[in-house]
Amino acid sequence: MPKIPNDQIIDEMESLLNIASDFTRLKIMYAISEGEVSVNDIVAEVGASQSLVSHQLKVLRKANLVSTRKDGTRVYYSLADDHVIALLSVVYEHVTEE
Amino acid sequence: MPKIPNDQIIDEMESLLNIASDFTRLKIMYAISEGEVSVNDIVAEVGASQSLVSHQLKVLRKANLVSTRKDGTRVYYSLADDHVIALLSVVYEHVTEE
DNA sequence: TTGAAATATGAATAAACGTTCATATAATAG
DNA sequence: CTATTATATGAACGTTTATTCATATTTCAA
Repeated sequence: MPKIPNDQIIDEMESLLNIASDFTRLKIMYAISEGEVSVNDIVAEVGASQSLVSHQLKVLRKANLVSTRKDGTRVYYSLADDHVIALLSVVYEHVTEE
Repeated sequence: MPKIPNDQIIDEMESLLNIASDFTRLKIMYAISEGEVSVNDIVAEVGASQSLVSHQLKVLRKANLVSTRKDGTRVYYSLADDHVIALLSVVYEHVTEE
């Protein structure tokens, strides 16, 4: 770990961490961590209201953390890349180890 | 990545991410990532006001993310453990790779 | 003991954000 | 076409929180 990264990098790091640091969004990310899941199924698994899940999916979408695929009336969400899982893992380790 | 962790774990993950997701605190963590640094030096390196740095150091202290050592009038801060660095690394990678 | 340097704290303000409620849009089945 | 299911969106509310300003506390030097 060398010098402090420049402000733009720090800004982007802050954004990513901000998006990850939410109860509902964390659950959503775990829910779709193994592959495509429809919104309805996410709602069921996460245990939050449909509206809330949809709002938070929008946040994740805007940050390019998730991918979507539409099929009929359903929309299937999945994680956009593996960095997200790596992030969740590191945080999970910190929280559970001690 | 299996099932969604239980609510308490998710809660603690949210807390940790919350604390990490701040411009000033990110800079502070980088500033002390290589070893003990006094508050004054942190202030200089981070480029924020003394008051702000002190307030945010308190947040980091409360979360047990930093250790302190007092010597005379000075207080030296360092990272409490390596999880923090691992977290910063993962986030940095995500932000810079692409 | 006075003064200065280093650090911490409390109050106040403004902005950001999670959640709910109500409603809109889109697609399909009957 | 109508009804229904799946998903998205907008407004409103309350809470949290980052920052600033002023001030307190601690330690040491002169």
